[in-house]
Amino acid sequence: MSPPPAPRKTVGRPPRFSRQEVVDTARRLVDAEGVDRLTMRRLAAEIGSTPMALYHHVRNKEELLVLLLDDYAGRTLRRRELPADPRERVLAAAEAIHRALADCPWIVEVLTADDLMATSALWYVEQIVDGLIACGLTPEQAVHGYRSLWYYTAGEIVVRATAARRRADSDRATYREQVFAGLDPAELPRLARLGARWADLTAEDTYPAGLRALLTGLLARGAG
Amino acid sequence: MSPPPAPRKTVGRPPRFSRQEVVDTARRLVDAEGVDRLTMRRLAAEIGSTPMALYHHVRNKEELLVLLLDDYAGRTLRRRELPADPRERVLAAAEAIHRALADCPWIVEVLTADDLMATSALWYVEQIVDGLIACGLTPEQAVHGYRSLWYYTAGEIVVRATAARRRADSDRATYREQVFAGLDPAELPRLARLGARWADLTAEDTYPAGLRALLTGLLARGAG
DNA sequence: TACCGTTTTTGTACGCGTAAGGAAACTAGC
DNA sequence: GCTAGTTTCCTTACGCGTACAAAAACGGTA
Repeated sequence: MSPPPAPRKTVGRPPRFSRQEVVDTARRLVDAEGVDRLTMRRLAAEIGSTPMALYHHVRNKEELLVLLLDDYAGRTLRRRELPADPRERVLAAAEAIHRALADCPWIVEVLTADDLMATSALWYVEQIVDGLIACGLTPEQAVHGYRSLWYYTAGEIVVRATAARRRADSDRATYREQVFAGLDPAELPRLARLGARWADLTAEDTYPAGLRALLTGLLARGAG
Repeated sequence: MSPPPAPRKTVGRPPRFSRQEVVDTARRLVDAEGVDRLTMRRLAAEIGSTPMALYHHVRNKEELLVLLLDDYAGRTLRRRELPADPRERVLAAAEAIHRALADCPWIVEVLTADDLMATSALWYVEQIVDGLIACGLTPEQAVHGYRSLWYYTAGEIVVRATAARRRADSDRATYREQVFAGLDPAELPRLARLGARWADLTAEDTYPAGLRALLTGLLARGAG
């Protein structure tokens, strides 16, 4: 189509498509048909190639998903105004990350990365670490604090998403109700008394509250 | 081999093996050869049957893994002496759960359950909820608090395990170091200054510290 | 031109989880 | 004994991720 823009500068067979093309096509596919339909064969067909050709641009499917997540985060996590108060800034940054990731339904398969943040959402990480330091933590404590916030956030998303998925294709909720209904009040009095309310209580969104609690504890610990 | 011990009381073709046998055999297989080698075909061969026969005892492979995890938790999470002081009791119970699960290397594939605890480790959940109430929280706050502790714990395990797995079969750490080495100090001063120390800092085990911080915050919030 | 080293693509093949439907093994009623 | 009903098991087949090896497409040299 386009004329060779410059004399080739690399040796070897020229690639028919780029890694970015792979990611972009994968994103289109996921957006259009859902993450289940993203298979290496389907993606190759969409690109007009063969499955194994993809593997020269991407180590394996997991890496593709990580790239996809990075791409998504890079587009979604645009820098916003954050509060000036350091504590509020930490909260806002963590909640921004959480919101962006929770809105990404196919996230769970990838969201077990400890270094996801290292590629595109680093600015938010910076805000969190800086905010913690501004609150009186040492840099070491701040990094550890960030890790704790990340554990909490990732755990919330993964647990909640998986629960939703399981609920979708089985009667697991019913099963849990049965378990809670059959509890022995003598042995597990608190849980037995809570009984049916457990399902409702655990269905509530307590991410912000827990986040604040964790942060409070982190700061108290740093000060103490 | 053995004579029919009693006239059959159920209608239909008698099963050649039980669900418990499936779980037990799967456990043996996992213990002996690792979770990667646990495939439906291999398991069926071990039992002396066919893959599809398993599906009448187990909905799918994920359910098998959940059963396996329950089985494991039921054997590992024996009730121990816990401290009398409620705050210490909560910490000890959470740490017991964390320790048991973190020692179970194949956990990650399943550890995205929000209702794992509902089958075998309920006693610990009871201890946590009860301890939180004893610390002054309402039952509702206690349940929410337990959820937060669970998010944090599950997140820590999943993130850490996946990081270890990725580190095992790739040079992802190197990649992360490159990212951190190339940071612009003007834009991300905190992270740039931390630089190489990031890897060391995030490698430390901060689970107990974060757990205490979270608990502190939960109790402060409940009291305030 | 012919060849070489390099990089990318392709073809083939394996084991995987599991959907679908038929076969097999039992009990209950006749 | 015979059938009908019920439960469990097996056969076949599909699409999946991807290992492995051969082929193809280039730039560089002779």
